[in-house]
Amino acid sequence: MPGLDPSAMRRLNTSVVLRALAEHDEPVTMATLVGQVKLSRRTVELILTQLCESGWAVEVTPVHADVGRPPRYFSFEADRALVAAVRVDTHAASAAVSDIRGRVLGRGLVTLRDYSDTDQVMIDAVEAVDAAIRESGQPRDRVRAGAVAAGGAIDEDGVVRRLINSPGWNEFALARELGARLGIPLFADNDANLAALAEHWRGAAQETDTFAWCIFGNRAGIGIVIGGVVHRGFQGGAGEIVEAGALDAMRMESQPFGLLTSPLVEERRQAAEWLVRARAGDAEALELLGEFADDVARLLSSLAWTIAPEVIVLGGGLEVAEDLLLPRVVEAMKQLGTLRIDVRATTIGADAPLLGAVKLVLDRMDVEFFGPTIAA
Amino acid sequence: MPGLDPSAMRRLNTSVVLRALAEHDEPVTMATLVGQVKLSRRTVELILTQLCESGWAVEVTPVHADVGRPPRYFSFEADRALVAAVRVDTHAASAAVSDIRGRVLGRGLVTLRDYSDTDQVMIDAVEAVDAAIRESGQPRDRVRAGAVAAGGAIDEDGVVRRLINSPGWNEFALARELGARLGIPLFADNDANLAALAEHWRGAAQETDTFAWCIFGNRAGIGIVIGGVVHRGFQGGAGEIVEAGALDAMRMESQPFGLLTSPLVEERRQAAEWLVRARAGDAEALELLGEFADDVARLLSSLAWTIAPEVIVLGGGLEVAEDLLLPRVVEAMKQLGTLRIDVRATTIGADAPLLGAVKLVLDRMDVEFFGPTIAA
DNA sequence: CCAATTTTGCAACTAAGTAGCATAATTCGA
DNA sequence: TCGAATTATGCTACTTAGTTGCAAAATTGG
Repeated sequence: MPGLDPSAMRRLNTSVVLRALAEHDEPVTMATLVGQVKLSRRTVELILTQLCESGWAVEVTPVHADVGRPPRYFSFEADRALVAAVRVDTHAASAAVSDIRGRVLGRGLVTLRDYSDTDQVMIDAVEAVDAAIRESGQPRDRVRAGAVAAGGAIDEDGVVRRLINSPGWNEFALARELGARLGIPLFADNDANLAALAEHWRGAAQETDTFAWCIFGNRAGIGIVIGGVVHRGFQGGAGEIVEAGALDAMRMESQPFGLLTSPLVEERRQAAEWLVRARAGDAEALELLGEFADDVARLLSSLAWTIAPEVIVLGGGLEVAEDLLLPRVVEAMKQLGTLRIDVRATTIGADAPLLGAVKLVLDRMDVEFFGPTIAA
Repeated sequence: MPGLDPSAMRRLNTSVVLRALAEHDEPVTMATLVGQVKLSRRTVELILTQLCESGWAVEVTPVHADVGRPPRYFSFEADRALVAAVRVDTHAASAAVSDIRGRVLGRGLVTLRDYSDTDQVMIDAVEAVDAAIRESGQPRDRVRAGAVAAGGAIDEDGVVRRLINSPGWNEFALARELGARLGIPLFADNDANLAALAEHWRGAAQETDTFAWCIFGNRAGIGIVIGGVVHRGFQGGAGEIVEAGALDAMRMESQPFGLLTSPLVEERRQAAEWLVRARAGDAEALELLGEFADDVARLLSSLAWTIAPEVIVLGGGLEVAEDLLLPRVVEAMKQLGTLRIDVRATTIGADAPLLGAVKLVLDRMDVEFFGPTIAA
């Protein structure tokens, strides 16, 4: 609620110019920015000079072949601040280092020695981040913040509140522990939530800001984005279908298509074989597929009447069965009288949770990096 | 994304001062405002002068009994702009006129001649608003905007997308129709959603901004507030339990406690009798109550794993059974292994949807009335 | 090499917030 | 009743930062 004095106005205008500059991948002239921010050229000039001094902008001198005095070109120094993203699943820790614009500069992958030992996992996760930083070729101290995607219900403090079959993870302060080891502020969220965020950012749900991302089968989870923001829910419980008893209905033992989402290559290969049989018209495979689609549709029905997402994105491995699964799920939802929600397959694939972690930390650090903005 | 020039800064500061002024019910001195907004006294003085000239503030001269020169007192002219709220249920149209601070100045109630005839309902609704304006004693042209709470799934354009058993209402452009008749911009939303908003504003859910409000029984619906904002969902479908098939499980025919939520006095009286029997320890009544609580718990379970609200508020008539119902619902949810969500009864009661409509229009008109603010 | 063109750099101006002091309007005690 | 103490006011001088506009600079093209 504080009012603005002239220096606060300058901070706001600096933020506006910096954000305008960051929108361009290529160097831009001052005139372009003036058109965008609706400030006078003089003001933009002064602010750009400051931004160059503080290192957020650099003046570049590209070849120019037009009549008239050549303009000065400026470009956004996107790698002046970097963020780290980590994903931990039951078998590996993967990491990415991204610049402030969201361009991934390096990656790392470490196979977990023991998922149940959180201490060991933290060591492996740090190693994955180190590898990513090495690959990026950037100095380590540029990494200013991070985010981690992991399984289970994760609350706003980054504590794993519930994760079935993994007692060692319960009440584990993931964000704090990993943040301390990396020496940066760290945010944490559920991997399905972050997959959804990634899909909104660069995937199959860019045009809507209220939708759900789902994985069903061997693993199961729902990520929810409402108003462009991940909806975590009380104690991170939103979309935590594993607690619903609803999964029991999915008859996992007899359901080979549930293995589409397995983290194990061998299991996915088995599921893929059933896909081949189904595509060839094999009666048993089609029967099982139909059952699977019915189960998925039933779960999506609950989503439809509670959250009513505009779009539902299927991911986590289900996308390889897109051609067979989508029409059957849509038909089954129709039979159930469910709201006609657009159901799609991911366009990002297995990378979604990690990419979503990048987006999460970029969102959380937005004001830190770019400064304040005007609402409405 | 536009930058700020000095006059934009002044607009922002005017907004800041106006909002600070509006927070006080009693007249305040300049010094108080200066402390709040962190602008110099001179600036506050100039802005207050402008606000007095434009009529948003008035200088008052209260009795003063302190040493020193008496300060000037200013008060916020809350009734310079008014809003209208309407609620339409199957039997009546109720209306309220509120000042910009949310104080209800007048009410109106018109018994519907024919709920199924939307044209007639519009006439009745306008009459209810007229009555409320008359009671308020305010000039009609001060009413600057309005909101209407109605049954069914209502989309962001204020169109009723689906309302079971009422074919005449389907695809009815409620907001546009009623807005045109009242001659003001009008917003519309589902009555359960608006009840939730009211509960967040002045009821049982003030301390949390992510929760659900529920009515189950004869009528049924769930209102969802996420991040302090009503979550409408695709085509207004969020919380539209009537479409879920889940209600079939509630065995309405044999369930007297479902009548707690009836709009008919006589039916509510019947249900109240069963409550008396249950409180007296009658076995049949307790059995039926247990069934009812189990059904409610099952529905709330779906909410728990999808949305995971921090709080669930029961309303719409269920509050009269609070003492009997709440412990049974909580226990049944525990049995289902559901997330431990705080379940409460409404503190607003039957007024909630109408009051929520007031809040909706105040929220939507916030920038219009008070001007822009700084984000983060 | 000069005209045409386009951008730049700077000086003069304006809007709006801040600082601080002399003054006005009270209460209280003698 | 009057003057001292107290507190808020009204105003002037000053600072910050955005705007306007013009002369100069740096190009291309004939």
